[in-house]
Amino acid sequence: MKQLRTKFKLWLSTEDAEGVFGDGKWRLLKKIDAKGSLRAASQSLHISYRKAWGDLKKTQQYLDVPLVEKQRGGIQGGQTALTEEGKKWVKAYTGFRTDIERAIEKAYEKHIKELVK
Amino acid sequence: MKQLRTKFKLWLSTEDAEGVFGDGKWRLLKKIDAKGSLRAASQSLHISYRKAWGDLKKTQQYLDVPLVEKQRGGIQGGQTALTEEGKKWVKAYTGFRTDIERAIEKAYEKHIKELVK
DNA sequence: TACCGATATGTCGAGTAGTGCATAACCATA
DNA sequence: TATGGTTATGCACTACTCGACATATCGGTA
Repeated sequence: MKQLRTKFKLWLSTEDAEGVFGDGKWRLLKKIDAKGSLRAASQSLHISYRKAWGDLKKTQQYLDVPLVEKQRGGIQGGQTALTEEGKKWVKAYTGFRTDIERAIEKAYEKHIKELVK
Repeated sequence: MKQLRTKFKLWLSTEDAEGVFGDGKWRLLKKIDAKGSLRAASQSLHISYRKAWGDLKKTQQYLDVPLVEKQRGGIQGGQTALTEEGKKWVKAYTGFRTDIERAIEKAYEKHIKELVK
């Protein structure tokens, strides 16, 4: 039998919207924090600006929390930065995700591994 | 803020094939065990027979383990039953998934909950 | 005031996963 | 040998997501 790897997707939903926060949005926010703009972040993540912008809008809309502060114009054309709230979310989700990643690893060892060898 | 719920998808992949086993296939196998035929299982799960059949084929092909035993013809037209190996997989994956479900619950309480209130 | 680069947003087309439909093959029993 | 219900499999259509384009807007700075 070929080597197996575990994969997972993780996200948060509200009643009326799927995927208001998740791995993709988390990566995007982290990258915005590192790069200082939505455009630079999207390029760095190899996703279209269109998608990054849409994702951000959806998250803010349904989560109803100001995660980023955006500015248009200026010498650099504009910028996007995380708010304090945004940073908290990134940190919290990082911990959340890490815990789960570890749990998956453990569960694999416990339940699946012996089946595969 | 609206109430949040965690969602996740879980699956196993090999080097050359994504999703050789996962929640969908797990549900399918369980249902096959309960119903005794692929057709009845697919109907019960509200997925097309076409998809169920394709999923099963893919899993067997890439996992390279006989999970089910299928028969055509006969008074009932045919039947599909889990092999011992198949039952082991269902059992193992059930444990695997349950552990992870609990871990996600816990991690949510620990990291996200306080952020949401 | 002109410019430049980023934000803001609609639209259309490509890629993809899944459904429905059609058709064979199969075989225990009547 | 005819029947019926299931497995087996290709194909066309559909629904949905995402990316590529095309524009418009914004506002410090030169």
